[in-house]
Amino acid sequence: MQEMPENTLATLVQRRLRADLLRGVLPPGAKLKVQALAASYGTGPSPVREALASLTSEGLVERLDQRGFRAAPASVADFDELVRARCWLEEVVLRESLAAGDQGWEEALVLAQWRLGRLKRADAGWEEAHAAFHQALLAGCPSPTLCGMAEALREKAERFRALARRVAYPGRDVAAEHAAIAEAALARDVARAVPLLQAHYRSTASFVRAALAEA
Amino acid sequence: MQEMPENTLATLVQRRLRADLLRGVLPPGAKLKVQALAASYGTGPSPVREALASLTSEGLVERLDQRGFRAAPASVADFDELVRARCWLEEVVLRESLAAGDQGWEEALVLAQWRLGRLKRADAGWEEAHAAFHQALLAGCPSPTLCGMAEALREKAERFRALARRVAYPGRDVAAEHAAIAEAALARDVARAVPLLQAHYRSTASFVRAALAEA
DNA sequence: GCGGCGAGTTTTATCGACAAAATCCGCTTC
DNA sequence: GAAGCGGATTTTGTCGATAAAACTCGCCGC
Repeated sequence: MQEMPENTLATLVQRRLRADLLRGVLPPGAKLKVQALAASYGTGPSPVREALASLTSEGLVERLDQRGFRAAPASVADFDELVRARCWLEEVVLRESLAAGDQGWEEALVLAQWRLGRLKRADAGWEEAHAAFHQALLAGCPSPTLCGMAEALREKAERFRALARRVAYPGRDVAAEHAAIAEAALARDVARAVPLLQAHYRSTASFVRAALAEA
Repeated sequence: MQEMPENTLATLVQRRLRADLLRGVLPPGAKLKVQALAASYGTGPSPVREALASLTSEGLVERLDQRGFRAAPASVADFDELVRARCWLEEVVLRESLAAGDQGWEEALVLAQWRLGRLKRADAGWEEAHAAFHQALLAGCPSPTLCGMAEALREKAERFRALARRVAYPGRDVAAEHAAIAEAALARDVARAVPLLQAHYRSTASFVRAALAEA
């Protein structure tokens, strides 16, 4: 075979495929032909097929029995539903994160916010820092299950943001929103932090929705 | 090949595998050897492998890169975490179900409760009726995403209940609990329905936990 | 007696081949 | 000109084979 340094080819392909889906390289509804993907990733069909089956369970790929796989559709209605679900889910996850977060959680959050604050939205690494900030915010929640669900929704939201290319947020201070959220979270003020976080998501959503609709 | 009536073999195997995992036929931690499963389901290795990859994303199967697949572990701690996550998640799903459920939702809930009430726990079909009741309770929630998450957790909870074989609930009137939950839900009384539902889960959990620990 | 080494066996992960669908495309017909 | 039919082509889903790991287990030295 080949050298396989502790990682199986199928998981590797799955990672790359997911990245390509989240970054919009594979647009919604696109037919995902196994042979083409296999050629593009330099493997046989089997690992691709396995990866597609996994991503189907994750909701990023759709399977039409006997007609192959397609990138999951991404309508504006889907996006609205996603944002609503995210607000409702993270309401409880954030609440429990504030209730249970220890000192390590606080410090990780401060660090994530500081790292994010040093970058402008156009900078390389901003996406990663932004994801890390929101992850750190919820990381105090003692339920890996709920944290995992929140992460899955965040990934899907990032997909929509990537699909709405070059979306701008005129007249908005995103950094200040993040700072306010972090401040309320560190003060363990659920009644303030939760609405701030939801408003943050809904504000982003309105811009993304507009960019999606015109595209 | 063979006749394949609109359903692909891989999805069929996935369904059967999931059922076997949920019913405890494949116990937690069991090695899932591809060839053995393929023989048992009368197929080649490819569909089995696809099904296992899917179930890995669902969290019912664990993949150890280069060492194959295993049925997901199911410790008492895992169960406790699951119950906690379920209570938190369904708190918001039930709230939104009560907020948005229409007349069709009400009628489906009444019907599901009546069907469940006609059966004793030992009767055939009770499991299905019970699952249908809890599904109907939450079905008013306008977010398919959240409903799907709740369903995934319910399936995992049923797995634990199946693993704790012959669990009994002495001194408990489960039917009355269901009736009280349905009554509060139909009255759109969130403040009453949510704690009742959570108490219902936690009560079941304490019996299941005891049965798991002694086994 | 016990830990480690090594040949033999089992299992995994991947590939290439092949039959059954589905899809495409041009031709006929109304 | 549009609808419908039928054959060629693509694509899917599945199988069996195969190389490389992992695992087993007995043997040997200490």
